Amino acid sequence: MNTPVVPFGKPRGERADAVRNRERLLETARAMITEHGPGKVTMDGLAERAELGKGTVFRRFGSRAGIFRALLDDDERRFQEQVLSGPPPLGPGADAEQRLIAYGRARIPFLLDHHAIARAAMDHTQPASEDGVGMTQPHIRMLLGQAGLLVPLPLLDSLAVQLTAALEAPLLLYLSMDEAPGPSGSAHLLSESWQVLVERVMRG
Amino acid sequence: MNTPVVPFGKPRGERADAVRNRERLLETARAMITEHGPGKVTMDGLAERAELGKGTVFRRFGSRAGIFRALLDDDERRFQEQVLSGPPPLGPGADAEQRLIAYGRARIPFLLDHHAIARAAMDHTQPASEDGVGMTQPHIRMLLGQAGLLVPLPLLDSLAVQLTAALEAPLLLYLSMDEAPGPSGSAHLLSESWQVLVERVMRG
DNA sequence: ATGCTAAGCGGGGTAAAGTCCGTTTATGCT
DNA sequence: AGCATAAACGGACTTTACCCCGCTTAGCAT
Repeated sequence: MNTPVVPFGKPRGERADAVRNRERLLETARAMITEHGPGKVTMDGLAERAELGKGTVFRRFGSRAGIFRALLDDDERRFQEQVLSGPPPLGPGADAEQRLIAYGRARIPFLLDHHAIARAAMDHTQPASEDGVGMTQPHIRMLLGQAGLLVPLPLLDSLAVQLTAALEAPLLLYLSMDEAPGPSGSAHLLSESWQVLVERVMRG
Repeated sequence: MNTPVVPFGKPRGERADAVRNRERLLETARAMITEHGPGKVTMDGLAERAELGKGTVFRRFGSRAGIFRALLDDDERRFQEQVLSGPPPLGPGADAEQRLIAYGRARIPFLLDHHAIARAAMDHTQPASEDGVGMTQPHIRMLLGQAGLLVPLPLLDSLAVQLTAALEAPLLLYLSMDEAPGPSGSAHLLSESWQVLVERVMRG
């Protein structure tokens, strides 16, 4: 008759030392990234600087890419909150077209800010499902569904895939990324053409 | 007064043994890929099986990704010929919209066939300009230009980038890729939604 | 033919990702 | 407190991409 409170409260919570070490590793990784860039973050170096074993690093994050994914997750979650419950047109309340445009306009600077880490978080040894498919595709799919496009249903899925690619892939793999921000930068152009893309897809 | 023929004929052509070894390496790589998949092709294994030194492999191809790029180049060139001088609507002769649609419908099965090698050919240690940006983006850009869209000129560039991403990225990074071909496969769906995408972008 | 030279060759060496398994320790129970 | 146990830890080990540099050889000129 024990464990009276919390009937199913995680029977085996994460151990305290594990939590401490994970945070320490993330903090150390962030420091190494701001000092020398993501390319210089090695598993050995990270473990040594955090004064932990290499085995621990892999236990926590699974792979090198996993570290960067974990680093992104924080900011990604904040971004997602804006989308799910922030003010319109990014959050709910605007119509689907406006939300799609707003999503791209917010997402592009986000990826621009994080593109070094986001690139490092890609793991092309895995098929592709595991890594950061993320929230963009489901969100776009949902908005396409709400818009009532005059296309067969299964096409909505592949349209969502392709629009996701149009939005994210340029910053992940096609662009060199070495320019100052500004209205002439490619970020601004991509935002503009994203809007054109969305407007034309929605008004078929 | 010698070298009478060929005034500027490549003063230093590729050496015969180098040519022989390159072809031998490509052949061996192809064999290893069909036997065990691209993931199992290691530089040591390739060198040993081709009975050459590891240094030779790197001299010829620069990196692991370089091998797969070289392997793709053959087929890529054949594909490009169809686009540049084949029959319409893929080749010249049809209007821009028809050519864009035809390009995607031809490109998707091509990438599907080669996706294992294409993925292996991506090198995400380099910024992104070096590797396979390829011919798709310029071709799409050209067709967009011909179509006379009612958008500011610089937007044509970023639209081309985004349409390229919409066409190629799904097969390079978002799709898991383990299904039988057929009208229900994602290849067919992607072709259909590519057509929708193009039609709506062109008819603004 | 023969010698010169630049290109090609080869394999040992380094660095970094990822694995394994014996050791240590936090946590819950008595 | 003392114990049992599952989880966490750590670092040696393996694998693989990529570098380096002395040796060999093709291609050319005499």
